[in-house]
Amino acid sequence: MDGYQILFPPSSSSSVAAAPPPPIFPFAQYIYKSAQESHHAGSEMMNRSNETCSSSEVKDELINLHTGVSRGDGDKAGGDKKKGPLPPPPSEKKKTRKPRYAFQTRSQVDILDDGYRWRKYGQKAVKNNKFPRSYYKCTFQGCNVKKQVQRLTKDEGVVVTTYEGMHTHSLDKPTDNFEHILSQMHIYNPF
DNA sequence: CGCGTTTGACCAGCGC
DNA sequence: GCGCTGGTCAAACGCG
Repeated sequence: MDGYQILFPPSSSSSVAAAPPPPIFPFAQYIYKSAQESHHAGSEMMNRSNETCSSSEVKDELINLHTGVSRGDGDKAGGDKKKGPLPPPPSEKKKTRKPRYAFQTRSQVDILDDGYRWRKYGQKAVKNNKFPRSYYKCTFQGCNVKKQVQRLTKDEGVVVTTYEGMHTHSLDKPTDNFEHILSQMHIYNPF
């Protein structure tokens, strides 16, 4: 469960605002900014999620996100081969997983243009979801950021995006449309 | 020709 | 111990 973090609007605005996350993806700063400046919008979105997605559904998604991080070394950076005879596990590796941030947006397209270049490396059908989950990696050399994109079964207009890791480079493209995306963004609240 | 997507197989963790 | 499930790899393929 550790190593996974969920961005959530500060329902108790005082405490959360003190610890902004690293800008692993361009929205992070905007999320916190908007959440702090108008956290009523956050609760509004939460209410909407309750209505449109029947909160239990969202909870389910969150649970999946939590338990889904099961691979000890999902971080192996392409070191081992899938057919290799189980390489000796580096003693250092335990549960040091990168922080992950999940949020959902309302969008007709799965891939929201966040200014980075992504290469799709997998797609899986996940349980309790008729839409497949897509896996992307940042194509920038040395940047090991991944993201997962999944559409909700209940509301196919909602796309859940999960970022993992931090970008080691600046944006690839201008990001003028952030505000527009943000207007449709709903940050996950696990509680 | 280079880059990105698709797709099937493989691997490892977890629950029963 | 076994089966299920999620996550990743890599070859094949498509497109600009």
